[in-house]
Amino acid sequence: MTYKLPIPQNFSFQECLWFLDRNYDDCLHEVRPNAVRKAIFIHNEPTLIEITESSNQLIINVLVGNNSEKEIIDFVKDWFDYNRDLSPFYELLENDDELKYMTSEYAGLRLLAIPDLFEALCWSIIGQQINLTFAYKLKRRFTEIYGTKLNYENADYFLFAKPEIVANIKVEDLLPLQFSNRKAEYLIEIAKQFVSGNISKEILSAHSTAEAIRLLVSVRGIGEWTANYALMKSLKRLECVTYGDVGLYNALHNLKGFDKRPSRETLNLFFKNFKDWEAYTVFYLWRSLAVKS
DNA sequence: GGCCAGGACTCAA
DNA sequence: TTGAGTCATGGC
Repeated sequence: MTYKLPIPQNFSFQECLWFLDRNYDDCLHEVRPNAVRKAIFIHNEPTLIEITESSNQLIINVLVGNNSEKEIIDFVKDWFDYNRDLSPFYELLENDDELKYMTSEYAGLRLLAIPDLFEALCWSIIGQQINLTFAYKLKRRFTEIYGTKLNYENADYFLFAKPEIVANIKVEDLLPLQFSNRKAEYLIEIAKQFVSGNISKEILSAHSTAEAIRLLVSVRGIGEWTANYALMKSLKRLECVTYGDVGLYNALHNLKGFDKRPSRETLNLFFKNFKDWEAYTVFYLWRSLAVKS
């Protein structure tokens, strides 16, 4: 089955593809020349889709699994932030001497989402205070054991583990995968919060961003950075700023000459110029850290 | 070998 | 409420 979407204004499939790759080994999607494959649950059925670009259209091929058109289209739109009109953001960028280059250099880059909130939270915890190369390794080891596997043409594709599975893991089980005690504890605790129904995407969606952050931070292992990251990547709360983010600080240091650890005041003053587009600004600043090879 | 990595927790003052 | 110490391990 094949579905098609017209490519909108300020949308670059290639830029998105490049960000999805960034020379990291992400086990939850596979970037190929002019294409990306990803396994997702559609009506709870593992489904493999492949997205390519052709004559100003996104082509979505369902390789294995459930063909439900609406769910698949909705997922792709959510993943690529397809429905967003970026022109207001680009106007803000144009007003910033050091960042205006981004409107052409990164033109059409979309905030690539992590639609699954549980995955977004786990991923941010896995990535806490370690380098990204190692973080992707941890995610792969974890997913290959506790996630769902889908086989297509002799290749394996993985879906992230479900909370019901993770809630029953023991800390000792994760130590051989080189998780620290704390990371293991945090992941299992968050899974339990999902299983018990204390946290879900639906619940957070019903809260303001400030309230959602408060709720998330009350869980052990979720700090301000993680809460903002998850809300930005999963719920598309564009006013979120990943305070404390080393990557963000490095980018601002490089481009704006800010301190390596800028004060909150400095940050807020900067982000005031990007009101309602803070998360996009963070995302583009992350983009600036990666060197195109 | 030393410092850093897309942090969070703990505990003292 | 703020600051220093701790956690843990790979990458460069």
